[in-house]
Amino acid sequence: MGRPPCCDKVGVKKGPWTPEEDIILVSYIQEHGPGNWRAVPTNTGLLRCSKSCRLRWTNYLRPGIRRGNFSEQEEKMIIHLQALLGNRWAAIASYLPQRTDNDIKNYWNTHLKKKLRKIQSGGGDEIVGGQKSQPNQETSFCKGQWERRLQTDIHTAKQALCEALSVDNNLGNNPTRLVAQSDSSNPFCPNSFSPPATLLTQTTATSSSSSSGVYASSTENISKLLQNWMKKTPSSAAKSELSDHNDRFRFSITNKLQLPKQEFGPTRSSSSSDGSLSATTTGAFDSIFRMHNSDDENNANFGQDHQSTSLFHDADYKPDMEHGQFQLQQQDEMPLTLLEKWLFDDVNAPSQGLMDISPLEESSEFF
DNA sequence: AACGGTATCAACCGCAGTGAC
DNA sequence: AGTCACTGCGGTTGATACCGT
Repeated sequence: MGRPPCCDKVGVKKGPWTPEEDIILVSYIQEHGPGNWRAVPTNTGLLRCSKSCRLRWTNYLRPGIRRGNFSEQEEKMIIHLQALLGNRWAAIASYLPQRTDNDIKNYWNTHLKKKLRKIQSGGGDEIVGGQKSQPNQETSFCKGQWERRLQTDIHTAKQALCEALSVDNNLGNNPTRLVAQSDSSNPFCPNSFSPPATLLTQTTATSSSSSSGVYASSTENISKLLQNWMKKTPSSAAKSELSDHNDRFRFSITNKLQLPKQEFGPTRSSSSSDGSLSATTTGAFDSIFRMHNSDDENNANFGQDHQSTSLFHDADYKPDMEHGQFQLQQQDEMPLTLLEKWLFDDVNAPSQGLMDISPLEESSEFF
């Protein structure tokens, strides 16, 4: 007896989400918080299955998601973690809180695999799927190094776990913690999990330290798609092919949040994936989502750096407790002799919202 | 400009894990 | 202990944007 489908296949819409659907979903979650996905399609009138709603939220709409190009630092981190953890994208993503597992997975499959292939073809080591198929003579050298690093990572994971478990007690005590830490009045800012922020390194000097409210990145997302939407149907924002339910939600948004159409600003090419926003656009959505900080200068850098934005107040965000269970079977075949240097040649370079997985001695402060 | 191949990424699918009953 | 509902995860697909000819 197979498991029944999560939703009726009949009457369930599939394919790309429309901006309107996104708004409905975001609006609903803003009111009720994420979770109870089963009820979302029913309560919103969305013709989507609960799973699709959850996925859309998790991978695209939720706050704190950084989109656009991966930095070199992030690349190295992913490669390192992939070699360490395998294709456990969720675990890898937990080290890069601004990225979704889906994003990382896609990036790995489309970019990094090739990059590694290139590197290995230049260096001669055979790497299959990011893992070397045959150990070479440098393996023994790497082995000790990897054992040590593995220790470090396990230690880091333990620390992350401790941080996660003791977050309520520690909030606000650490200067590296993010600014907006808890806002019980905001559904996106529950007093739930906060990532091991002590493990977060400072973001780059280019950070504009946007300290906007808890909905910054989601605002960015929504604004992005709204721009496209407005571009497509500039005079039909009020039209809807959805149900009365949807109308209610849209009405709720456009009135309660004072949606200023004319302030959407210049449209951006959909091919632009750097996540940047015009100050005008972002400012408009500041008002939409009642963000606390409407500083246009800061907002102009949305999607670039989020050192001071609240990235981790999504109630859905959870630590990956599996970090304490690193799989060790790859250790003997760790491929990365060639990659080692590349991965760590700028270990001191500033990271961007990345978990610090620096060597043990640099993490000794954790004990 | 048109066409075909390739790259990209959002979304889907199906399975596994977990907790409630 | 078994069943069910729900969520999380990783692999895969499909639409489409991009690029070279």
